[in-house]
Amino acid sequence: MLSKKTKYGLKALTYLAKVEGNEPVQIAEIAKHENISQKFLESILLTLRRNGFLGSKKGKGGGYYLIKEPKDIPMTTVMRVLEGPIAMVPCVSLNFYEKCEDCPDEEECSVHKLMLQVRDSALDVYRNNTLADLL
Amino acid sequence: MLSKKTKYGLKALTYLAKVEGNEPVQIAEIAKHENISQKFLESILLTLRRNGFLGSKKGKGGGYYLIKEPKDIPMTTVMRVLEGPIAMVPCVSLNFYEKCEDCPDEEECSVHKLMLQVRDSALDVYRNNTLADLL
DNA sequence: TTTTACCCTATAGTTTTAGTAGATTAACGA
DNA sequence: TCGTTAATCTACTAAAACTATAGGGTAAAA
Repeated sequence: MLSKKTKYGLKALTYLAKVEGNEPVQIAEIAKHENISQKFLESILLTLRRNGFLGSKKGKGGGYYLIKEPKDIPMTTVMRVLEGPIAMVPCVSLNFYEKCEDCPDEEECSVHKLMLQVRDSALDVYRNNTLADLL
Repeated sequence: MLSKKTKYGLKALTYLAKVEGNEPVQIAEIAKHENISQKFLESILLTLRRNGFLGSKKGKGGGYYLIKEPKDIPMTTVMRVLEGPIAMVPCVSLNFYEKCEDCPDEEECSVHKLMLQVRDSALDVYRNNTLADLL
């Protein structure tokens, strides 16, 4: 299941990408428009900022805005920041690889074999979509 | 993340598929061989039986055995039983469709758009793999 | 009477999804 | 320049859901 964090994060990014002139947009406006708990969205936008997707401005007229062009924001990076590893099992993860303790031989593991294919197919989708493609 | 339930279930099915003559195999044997908590595996095998993948036999010489040929067990059905919907969001699920309450227009939703592609790519993998392909 | 699957319940642990309370910063008007 | 307001930032807490596992007893087959 996709977490609400990721879902909300994607919706917020999409919302910001549609803003004219890339003006700062307040959390409250996004939360209201997208039916998201404001405080929850607040923490999501914060992690998006910390990971280089958004800029922010405090005080009156402040808010969040995209720091890059939507076409330069691939879904791979967004998903990794919001949802975590794209692989469903650590032993097939490119960026977060971990060996399974219970599994003696990775090459012989049926789960490994299947999940490699799933990872590659998902990666293919995420690589072929930028934020601009979702508008 | 793939749940351990699914992971263990897949490993158990693979184990059973390799058994000569499709003789009943005891839970304890599978659990030991695959490093799985026996009690947990017990419940997993039970759901696999209830969903028509396995047969069982009680008493001495009893155990679980495959009810169909491995080549006739597509990963789509296994994954749906063990892991649940293949779609990451209910609004793009074929078998478990649900409308999002927060989302006014499905056609306009960026998450929907992306997750449709992810679902299709995953479905593609699962449809092209039977239990026999994992051996 | 032993061996095995079956069934129900409980529970510790983790993750998710928030909510609460306040600090910090920036703009603006008196 | 000072105070008010508007906004983000930070940390802590908490409820709820889910995951993984354990315990103990029942039923059936050999």
